Amino acid sequence: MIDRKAFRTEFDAMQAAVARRGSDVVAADSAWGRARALDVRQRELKGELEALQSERNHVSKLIGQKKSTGEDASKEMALMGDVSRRVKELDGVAKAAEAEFTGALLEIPNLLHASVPDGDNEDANVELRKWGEPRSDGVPAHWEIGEALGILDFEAGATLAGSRFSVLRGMGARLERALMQFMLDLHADRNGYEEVWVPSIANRKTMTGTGQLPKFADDLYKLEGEDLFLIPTAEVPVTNLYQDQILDAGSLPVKHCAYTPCFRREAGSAGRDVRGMIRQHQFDKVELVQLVSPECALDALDDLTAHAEAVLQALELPYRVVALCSGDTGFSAEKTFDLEVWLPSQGVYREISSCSSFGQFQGRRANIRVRGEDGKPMPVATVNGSGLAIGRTLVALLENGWQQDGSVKMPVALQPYLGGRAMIANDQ
RNA sequence: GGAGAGAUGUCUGAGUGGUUGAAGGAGCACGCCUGGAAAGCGUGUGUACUCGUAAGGGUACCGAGGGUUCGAAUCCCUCUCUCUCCGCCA
Repeated sequence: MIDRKAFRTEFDAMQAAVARRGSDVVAADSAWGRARALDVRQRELKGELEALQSERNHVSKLIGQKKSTGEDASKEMALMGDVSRRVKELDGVAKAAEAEFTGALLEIPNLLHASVPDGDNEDANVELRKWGEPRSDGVPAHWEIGEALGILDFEAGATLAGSRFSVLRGMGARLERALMQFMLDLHADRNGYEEVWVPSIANRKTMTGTGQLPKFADDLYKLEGEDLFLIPTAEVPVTNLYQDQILDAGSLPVKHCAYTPCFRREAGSAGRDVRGMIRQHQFDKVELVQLVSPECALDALDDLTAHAEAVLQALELPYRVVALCSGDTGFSAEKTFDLEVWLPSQGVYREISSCSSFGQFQGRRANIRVRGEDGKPMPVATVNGSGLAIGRTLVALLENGWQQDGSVKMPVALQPYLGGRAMIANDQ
């Protein structure tokens, strides 16, 4: 959520910043436009209400005093009956206006960081660096490799749940589990993240805290008859571990890594990546989350991005780092780096990790604060990123490790997690 | 799922419907005392919104939401969560 006070006092500057995401974002009928109209009215109503409440409190005290000394207070009591009625009326109106205003604010995207490059879509993203040697020597698609090895079964996934679900068998399942362990160990032992294990279901407040709700309900699976949702990323439960808390400045940075399954309806992705494991309704991911002091957010983003890159390097997967442009940066993020892994069968780099700084946007929504040097609490800054998406990592390993005989070479770092195996082949 | 108990500030723990932001204690901060410390003494110590250049006002908040009342932490209703016992279960 953007800062309420700044919304009023620095309106023009904020509007310009928000408009970088597209002019429709600040249109009159947008959340931005509604919030502006509602802000004034909301405060007028509140002022009126508070004046009435003040009067009520004063006279009620007076009545108490008079009664305790045995004086007659019937005149005051009659007067207050009327004031009370008006308070009740106004209270309803003022609360509704306030709720409407907050509702609009919750649908306004984060302000972009000044360093985010301008652009309408992913074509304008800026490549920052590359690592590794991409191969392009006729590697088949991962689904062909995996099905030939008997470790990927998309038909079974479709039978059990529908399209965009898959089943892993044998070394496929083992590889998924190995990646999860490997990544968690790396982040917990070497990069200083405390591992947490959290629920894969979250309530509405939690989903609102990190920005998935109210605006993106269509992307979420909701449990029937309950106000609960399947999480689309571990960012949701892990960040909200601290909702409504005031943290000690000395306890920052808070760093957590977590494995969770992730569930996404992929409502707007019909027809995209329909084959294979790239885009699934359920996938596994190890997530990195940091809570930091606001002035450290961008440094923390670099730090966290490096931790995600370390996974790709350890797995010997060629990748590049891309800075997302203004039109491609997500709703809650102020700045995002995508890590894209090389997929030789497609001859392209595909997103395998997204690392974002949210500034104080999520801190405000989830009411996570830190006590500053002046002793005053302020919203904490959050940074998170995939470290990494496991399904896509498995895909990248199959393709990049593929050999002419159909077997797949495993990187050295992963072999201990695979019972010492150096490759996956048909006879296993 | 059934029965019961509970939810108050950083913590602990009081609170009879009337000047309660909320006793007492602990903690924390500052000061006094001390060669230094402990103890002791004194003072202070919530969050949010809002008005104001400021000093300083105002309002809300005792799990959440409603209700009764001139006035609710206190009475009533609903919900959530926690604990205990029973049932069920990996």
